[in-house]
Amino acid sequence: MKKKADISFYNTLNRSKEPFEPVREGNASIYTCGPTADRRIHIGECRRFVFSDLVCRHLSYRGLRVNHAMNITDFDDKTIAGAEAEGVSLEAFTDRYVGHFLSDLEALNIRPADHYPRAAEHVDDMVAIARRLHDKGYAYEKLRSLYFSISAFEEYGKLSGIDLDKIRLGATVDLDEYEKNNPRDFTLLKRARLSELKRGHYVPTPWGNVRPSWHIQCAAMSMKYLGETFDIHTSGSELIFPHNENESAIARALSGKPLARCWLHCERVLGSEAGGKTEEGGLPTLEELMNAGHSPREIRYWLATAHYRRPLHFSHDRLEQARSALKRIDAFVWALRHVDGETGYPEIDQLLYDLRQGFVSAMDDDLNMPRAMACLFDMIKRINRLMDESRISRKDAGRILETVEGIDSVVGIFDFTPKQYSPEVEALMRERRAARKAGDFEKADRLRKQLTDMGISVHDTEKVTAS
RNA sequence: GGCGGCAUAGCCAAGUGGUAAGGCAACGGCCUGCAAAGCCGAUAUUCUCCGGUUCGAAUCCGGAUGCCGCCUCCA
Repeated sequence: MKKKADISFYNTLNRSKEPFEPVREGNASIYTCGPTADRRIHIGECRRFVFSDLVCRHLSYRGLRVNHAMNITDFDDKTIAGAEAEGVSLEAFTDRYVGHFLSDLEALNIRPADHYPRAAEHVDDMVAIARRLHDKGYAYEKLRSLYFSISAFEEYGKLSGIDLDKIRLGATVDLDEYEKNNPRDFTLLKRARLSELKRGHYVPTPWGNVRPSWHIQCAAMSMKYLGETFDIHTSGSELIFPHNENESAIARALSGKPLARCWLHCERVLGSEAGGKTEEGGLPTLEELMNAGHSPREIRYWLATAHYRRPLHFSHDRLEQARSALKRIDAFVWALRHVDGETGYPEIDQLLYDLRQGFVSAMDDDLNMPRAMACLFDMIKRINRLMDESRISRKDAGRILETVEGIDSVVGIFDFTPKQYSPEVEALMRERRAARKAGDFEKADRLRKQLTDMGISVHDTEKVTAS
């Protein structure tokens, strides 16, 4: 049987691949930095969530019980600004985007997490953490905001590899607006603005009427749902510094223990147009891509089959390549479904074993999806050849489908639902079959054209006409 | 200025010391009424460039060039 420590991940914390060893054997606790509920998610965020989905699905395929929590930031500058701009309540505003978010995840075939904690519902937990940090001397108040004191915390910078003495101060912060003791300190609780006070967007604390910062939100919710130390924290490379570093510092200062054993960071999606830098905000949203005619399935395929630690350049062309690859996969499944031979292939066991082993070992090796997919396509080619030679029995085909379904419980890109056609399409196909049989190819071609125009591609085989 | 990453066929992309996976596109053939799909075949003597280590390097070391990300407003 399989050994335990076969799975390894590239841990950002140590910058190396390490064997995955869960805190509790047979279980995996995973936290993912979720979205802000103020707009539709863009392709870069989709990538992060498809990635955390692959982590969860693979661990679960490998027999672990996965507990996955993903936060939703619904109480921050952006959501408050969005609600005010529309003149609706914060809750109504964020509810709408949370709803969009969940349906976007579903479209991308992402399995639901076990918990989706919302920041607005966990403010008390955050304030409690702030209080404990204050008591321990890691936090100080300044003009009714509470800051984390980096000088009190020696390990700061380990995750991101940043040397605080060397970074450029004030590059993106207007130093005049802040009153920190040290400009490198970060905010835990931020004093509420007048407009926020008026609308009740604040929480009273001993230090003043405040709002929790993003960093303390993630720290509080991850620990609440997964404990002081959990197995895996997934995030995006652009969030390593300062967010994940700060989150980690809060937890470490608080409990003396690491927040997560393993930190996984997915690379970004970059705009490729014009070769220049593209603002992340400039990336298309999932909604826009779907409106442009890209199926969420091909978007998932494109995102999932790339290696997560390599940046991805967005382009419509690449999504179309994904679409073609999916067609090959669909044709394969279709062909398997229509195998009706009785003669079995004697080495089918070996073939299926090789496929599963190849796939699993590629995925165990830091989720090497390109390699895993190569195994899959290699197998598709071999089976296609055998089917061409009528060396696969119906029973074999069923077993192949079973194995592939197992693999797809990780990848999530196959379409196993049998095609259903409208009566109109069925009638046209019947009519065309009859025309071909009668040798009326002119009519058959006309009907084929008609079907093609309806988006149905027609393939003739010996016995069946289908698409 | 600091830290980090990447450069493999027309495109996408694995491969971290043993003689270049896989996908898309294009080409020749089989099959087909014609197609499509599928199959077969041919496609990088070579991995940005220059040195070095080694019996052996896309893989290790040094250097050059190019591209990219992050560097505490918020998330």
